[in-house]
Amino acid sequence: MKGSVTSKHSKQREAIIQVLHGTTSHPNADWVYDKVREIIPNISLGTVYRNLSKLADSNMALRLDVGDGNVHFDATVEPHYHLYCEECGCVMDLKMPYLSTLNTEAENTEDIKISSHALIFKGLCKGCNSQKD
Amino acid sequence: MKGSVTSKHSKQREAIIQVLHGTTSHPNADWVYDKVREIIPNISLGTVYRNLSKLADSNMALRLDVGDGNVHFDATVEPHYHLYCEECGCVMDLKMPYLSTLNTEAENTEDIKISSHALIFKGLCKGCNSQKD
DNA sequence: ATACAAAACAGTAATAATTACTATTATTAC
DNA sequence: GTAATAATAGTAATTATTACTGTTTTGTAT
Repeated sequence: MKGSVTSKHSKQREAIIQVLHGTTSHPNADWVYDKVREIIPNISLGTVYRNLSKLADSNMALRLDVGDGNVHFDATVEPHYHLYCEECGCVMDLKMPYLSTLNTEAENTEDIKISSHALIFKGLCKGCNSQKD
Repeated sequence: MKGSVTSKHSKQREAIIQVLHGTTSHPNADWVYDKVREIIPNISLGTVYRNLSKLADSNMALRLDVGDGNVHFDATVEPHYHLYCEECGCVMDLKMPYLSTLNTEAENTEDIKISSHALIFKGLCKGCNSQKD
């Protein structure tokens, strides 16, 4: 009984979790759909969307909006930052430490309450950057 | 002759710019469409999309992705941060200073090149926060 | 084991945001 | 004024996502 919402086990959800944990590519629903069909060929795209959404809502995955018009998912739920490569479109996690001070810094400037923040860097990933040398 | 791409003046674009500068609400294309129709009733939605996109590409407006599935536009092009209110869904500019140091900080952790960053806070806006007291 | 209720599913239809297309109109350079 | 072309209105098409429906699975209690 984890979480307050009742939920039942399904092999489809297991497969989706497995696919999500098996990549660092921050995929969108369609990519997960393609991969998970290698495990369960007749899985429905709706099932993928529903489960990814459910995982994100229960903090077992992160929804990620990098500004390319797609919703990406990340199995790493610990707060961290991302780089969106403007050359190849990939998304990578950054090793940079998480700055929890930013929240209080923002709160000090106005009468607002901050619960979290998302920081996305844009530039060139390792591969694309080394090609520029 | 501003910019390298040839462009011709149009009253539709003028009206769109006027609407965008007349608000701090970070509207999406549909909201701009509604407002600009008060000036040019038969303007086409496609024209609004095309011009907003053109303005963003020529740095006369910012495309903003706050994670609610809509693309918002901001006439303020100077780098600054945003709050997305999880209660009412509004987007507001923050007075918090821009931290250009973050870019070099990120670059120091890996072999990457950063050109910019987007920082979006989530929480409660002024109005929604004061109601909680 | 069996039966029941709730959750999840596959498959499909519907929606919403955005882009593409086409024939016409407006703007700029000459 | 005329020619070249950018921009437009209106519509069709596309894409990502959500909603719906009848069926299957799962967890629980008998």
